[in-house]
Amino acid sequence: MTDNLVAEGSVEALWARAVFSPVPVRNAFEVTVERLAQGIQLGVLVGGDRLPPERELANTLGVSRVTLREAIKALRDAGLVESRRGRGGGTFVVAPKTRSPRRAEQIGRSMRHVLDDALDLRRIIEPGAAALAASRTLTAADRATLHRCLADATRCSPETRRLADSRLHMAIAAAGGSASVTAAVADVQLRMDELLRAIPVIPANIAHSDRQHAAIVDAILAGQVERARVEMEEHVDGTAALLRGFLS
Amino acid sequence: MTDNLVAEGSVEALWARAVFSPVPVRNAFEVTVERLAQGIQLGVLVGGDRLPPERELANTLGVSRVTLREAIKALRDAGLVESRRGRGGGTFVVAPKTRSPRRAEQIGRSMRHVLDDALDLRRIIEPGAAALAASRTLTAADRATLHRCLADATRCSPETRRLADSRLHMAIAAAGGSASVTAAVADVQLRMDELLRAIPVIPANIAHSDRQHAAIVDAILAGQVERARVEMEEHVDGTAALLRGFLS
DNA sequence: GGAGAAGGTACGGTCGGCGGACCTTCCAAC
DNA sequence: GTTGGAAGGTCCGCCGACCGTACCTTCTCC
Repeated sequence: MTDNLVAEGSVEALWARAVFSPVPVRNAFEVTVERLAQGIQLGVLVGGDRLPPERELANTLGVSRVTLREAIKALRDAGLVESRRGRGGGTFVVAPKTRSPRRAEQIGRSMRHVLDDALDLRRIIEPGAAALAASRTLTAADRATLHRCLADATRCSPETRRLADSRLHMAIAAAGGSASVTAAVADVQLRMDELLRAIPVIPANIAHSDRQHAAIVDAILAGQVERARVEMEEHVDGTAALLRGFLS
Repeated sequence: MTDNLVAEGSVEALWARAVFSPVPVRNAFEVTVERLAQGIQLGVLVGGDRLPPERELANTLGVSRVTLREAIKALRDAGLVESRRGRGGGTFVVAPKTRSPRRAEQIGRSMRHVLDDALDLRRIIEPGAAALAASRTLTAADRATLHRCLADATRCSPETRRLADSRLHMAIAAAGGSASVTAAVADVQLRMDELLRAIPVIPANIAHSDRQHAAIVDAILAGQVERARVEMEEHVDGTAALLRGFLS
């Protein structure tokens, strides 16, 4: 019975690691920064949006105003938001003029297994989310939102393309009506956001991606469950191939 | 631009809630308890298993020994583990003789949307995980693990059935080789564990479930990706129908 | 019957986070 | 143009969680 906790096969290895690995203890400051940063990164908060007043937002998020202010300061230092004082002031989301693209080859190479892991999850979550959305009877507002996000993702400048893409994928996920599924899609989007930003923008790829986006939304609006899944699967596979190729 | 953050459509509602909801600030104690409890609940740690010595485990988990001891005390109070002193002592996982089944109708009725939400996610994750596993070339050890878990889930007493079921689903997820996917499956399993325990045990359902389990594992071992997905989908749908019917 | 490996206990220090009061800025209505 | 109010900016004291460390107690195995 000795060492019954030591992993041998890969299945056992994953199990053991799931229990016997450092617990992610994150303080209120970190979580708050992450929340807001993710909202901006995913396009839930867009340039020009004003955050609620500090006192109110602190209450909403369940943290003290001091902590929230520290978080906002961190975002301000990162150039994601800016604050104005006085009446009519507030904290505003900065439009992402030029985010630093970063060196992604290093990231990709050193953390290749992390990438593969994220891609595996994405290939499950996103097609599933698309199929779920297609299975729903959408409200007119939701259909409009999907149309708008699709249009935004198609006709937008190269700089804002990544953001519009995120918004579209998030809109598809949210159209499914499940908070958990939406959160899962947000998770995979965030994990790959950095890498996707680093991919060189090739017109042919963009056009192809646009066509796939249109096909996905079309399938969802038509209520074609399986087609929505397949189209999204192809789209995700295409992106994955691009990433793997670019980072290999 | 006023109230541009207030949700109108359901898509916008989900987006807003994703950012403007209380941040889950969890201290080391809570996370540690959860970790170990989940390990036991999912069957990663089975009755009789001995946890590593406190000093070592504290180091592994990245928390102080005091905190770890508080967590262990909580688990002991909950009857999940027991500790023995002296040389050769340690903390041991208690075999789940009879866990209290609880009143699930109340839970189910008051949190119906939570259930639906979890089921939506599960219907995406678990079939996806099965398909992923089927797409892999499994090692002999992993194939053996799957066989063993399937056998355990089929031939087991009614009390331990829930645990063996969890183990099987986790094994299938882990066979995919992706830590993220495994974690996602663990998540959905945990969310429904309580409810699934509350379902009355009907022999016909068990037999049906066993057949489905066998079919899923068979498809995975045969490398039949689509069949693995479909079989798991049917299995999950069956469980969902059972839950919804029982809790309606 | 002792050595040693384990759990059990106690103490003081550090630091993150909170509540609340207060100051400063600046728009807008009067 | 003055003033009120709504916002961000600052400060301080308190509490509790968490940690490191040392030490005690129990029990098994040699």
